[in-house]
Amino acid sequence: MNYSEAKYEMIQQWGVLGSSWGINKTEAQIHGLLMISPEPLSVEDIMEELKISRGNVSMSLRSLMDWGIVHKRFKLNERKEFFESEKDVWKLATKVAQERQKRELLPVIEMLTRIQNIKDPKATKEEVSEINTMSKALLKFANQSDKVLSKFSNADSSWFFSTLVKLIK
Amino acid sequence: MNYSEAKYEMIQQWGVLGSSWGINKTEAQIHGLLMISPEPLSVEDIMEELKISRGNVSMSLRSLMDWGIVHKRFKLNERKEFFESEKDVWKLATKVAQERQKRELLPVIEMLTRIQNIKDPKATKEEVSEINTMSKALLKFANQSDKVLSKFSNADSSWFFSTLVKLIK
DNA sequence: CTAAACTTTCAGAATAAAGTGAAACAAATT
DNA sequence: AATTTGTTTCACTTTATTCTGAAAGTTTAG
Repeated sequence: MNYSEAKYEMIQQWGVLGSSWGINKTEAQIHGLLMISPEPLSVEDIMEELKISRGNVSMSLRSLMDWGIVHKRFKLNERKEFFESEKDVWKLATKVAQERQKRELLPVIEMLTRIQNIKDPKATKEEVSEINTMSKALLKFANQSDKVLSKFSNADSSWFFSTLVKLIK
Repeated sequence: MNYSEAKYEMIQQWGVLGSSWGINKTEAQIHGLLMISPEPLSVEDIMEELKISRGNVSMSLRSLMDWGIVHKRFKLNERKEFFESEKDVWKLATKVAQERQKRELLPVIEMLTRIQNIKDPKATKEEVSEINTMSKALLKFANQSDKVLSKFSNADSSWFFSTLVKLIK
């Protein structure tokens, strides 16, 4: 396998992975491209490499910057803006985890908290009992997950990996 | 907040969560509905409750059964089929983790393995070096994640929570 | 200040995903 | 074996998401 085949594979698969993670395909591909690029790339570079429009590249870069995994960079004596990906895999993972925690876990915890301990004479005993039992169990699980994620996000990789080694033995 | 408001909230929020996890909204809502239902429900029950078509309910139930989190159930002296959700939150979480590991992590590991150690005289030294460094780092991380997930999937909840307590202290 | 070079935005077009409903299929009952 | 009851499929419609490209906005240099 030569370099351009490998590059193509990487970008494509990253796109597929992104899709199943709710990140759109093009965004994920741009991220994949930046990740393996030795130099920061300009909007033009990305347009050309992935054959997508200026508007799309611009929007996607903005979104990747919102995720905190792509950064603007200026080169000396160049007006143009360049973009580079976070390359530390640990930092990438924690950034993504942090964002997902914020966007997905917190709203669920908020909802589950709101519906704790329903009492309603109009509903059957079974219905009330079931929703209370489930929402309590789910909330407990969500809170545990939240704590683990917070710990994960703030930890450094060496701590985490040494813990993992113990955990998975 | 009364019972039907809570039920509505739960189903809606579960739908939103599903979407951002790549599970379609309706599927997630059906799962949410089954999760808080004290009795297994029939296709008709679900159609009526969520105002969706027979075809859609049927397809969605099939997919949820593929995930392993919804099961068919027969009631005595009833020809009709009923469906119920797995209600053990721990089992739910491990099933989902298992499926995602299989659908998402394994293909990425496969790809990263294939592109290890690219050599190509036509590409620049920097390009080759960068893709090799990144793919190696990503593969290491993916393999670690795979191990953790396997451990997680096969563990029982009591082991996991006692480990967590230590981990997050 | 004006022009040139570059960047961003956004309305509408294109594409993809989800949902419908009627027809085909299957099973059980008489 | 015919009818009734229930289930599944799939071509088509609807809805949602993504992408384009031209216009507006910025910045820098002369």
